[in-house]
Amino acid sequence: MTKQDKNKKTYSSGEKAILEAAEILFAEKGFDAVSMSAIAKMANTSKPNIYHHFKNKNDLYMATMETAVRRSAMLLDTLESSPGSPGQHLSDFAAGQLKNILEHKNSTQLILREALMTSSENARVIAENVVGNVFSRLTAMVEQGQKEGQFRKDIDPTLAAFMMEAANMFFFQARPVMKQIPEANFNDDIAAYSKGVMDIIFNGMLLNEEKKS
Amino acid sequence: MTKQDKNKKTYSSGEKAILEAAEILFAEKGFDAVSMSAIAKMANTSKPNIYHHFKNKNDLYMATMETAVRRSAMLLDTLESSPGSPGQHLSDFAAGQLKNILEHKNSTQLILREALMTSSENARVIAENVVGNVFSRLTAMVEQGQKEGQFRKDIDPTLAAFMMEAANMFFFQARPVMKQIPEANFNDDIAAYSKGVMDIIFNGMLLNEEKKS
DNA sequence: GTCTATATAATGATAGAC
DNA sequence: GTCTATCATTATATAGAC
Repeated sequence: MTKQDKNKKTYSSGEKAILEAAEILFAEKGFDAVSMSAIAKMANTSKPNIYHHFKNKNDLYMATMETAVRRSAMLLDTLESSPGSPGQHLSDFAAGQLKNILEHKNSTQLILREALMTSSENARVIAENVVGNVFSRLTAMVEQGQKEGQFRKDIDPTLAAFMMEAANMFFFQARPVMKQIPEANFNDDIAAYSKGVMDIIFNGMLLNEEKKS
Repeated sequence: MTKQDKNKKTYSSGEKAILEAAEILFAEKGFDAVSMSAIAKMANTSKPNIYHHFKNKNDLYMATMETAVRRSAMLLDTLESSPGSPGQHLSDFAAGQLKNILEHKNSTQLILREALMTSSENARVIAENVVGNVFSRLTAMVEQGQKEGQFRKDIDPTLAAFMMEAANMFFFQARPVMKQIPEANFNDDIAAYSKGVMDIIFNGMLLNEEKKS
């Protein structure tokens, strides 16, 4: 089976409706809080029909995860190397990733839920690969910037990468909460948010005369 | 009822055992994935006895949340203003909060779960207050630093505060995943992690000659 | 306060007709 | 492929004895 075939796996229109409903519900409430009846209802079909297409609830969940991961991997590929300095790359990557995250909330939430919460074990392994993948790419970009003399060599590249991922992921996760906090003015303009984050990470908060290095 | 009374609310030893078990299980698996039988088993008692002490499952959940929130509020109070510059305050706060977070994982996870995931609505409101509380304090510290001329005035204080909270919260959440990624070397030394984060936030990643401001 | 036993409803899953 | 009807299990919750 070639690499391309692996990404083909077609679904019938009925299956697609089921998967779509499952993705929304699982992402929203989590595995245990979602009943097969609820999925059937949302997909405008019957419970036995779901069991006709998927072996059991866990099987459906894994299939849902799989499509989410596939979408996430495709999105990551589109963020691949544009021309520019490592710093520019990092900014583009962070902004692009945040945009993608918000454009595919269900996939993101599903993957994050599995990656962060301890639950179904084999689904978690899949989710960890996605998260780890992003993390590796960011780390490599930071290291490249250090090699080229753009970044300080005394910072831990993995830590810098982690901070950027944290800024994006936590922004996504905390969004419902933050919308309730009027003081936070970065909610409505994600481009400005991403720009502000990278400004601090690159230039720091301190005034010039206070900087140490 | 005075403010002190509000924080007293005593529980019998039997109730404490139930609450303790409930906190661990709810934090680990979430509301729907935990059965009353499982809680009873873990608390070494029977299901009807839980119903003797708590009206229903949701009532027990809310009581569990309440104790977690109370603990979190107490911890926040201990982080109050030590002497030093706003920058020093922020560093201390970030380091102290991270330490507390890791010392009370169950409470933290319970609150974060409610605050971040859309679930039981009234529990979410409580959790948001806790998160919002931390956020407000951090924002105030940043503003103070700007007023005193330590920090750049062109950065958004709420954004800077959010980044610090993101670094702490996401560190906690992502810990299971990060432990699987050997490249990340900041896992075992949380003091070093916190120091590294604040170094980047204060001084930035760029080398001196590359800095803009 | 704590238990055994049980009522009641919902869940995951299947049989079998069309 | 899709359904109605149903099974077996487990869940929340309660009655009532001690």
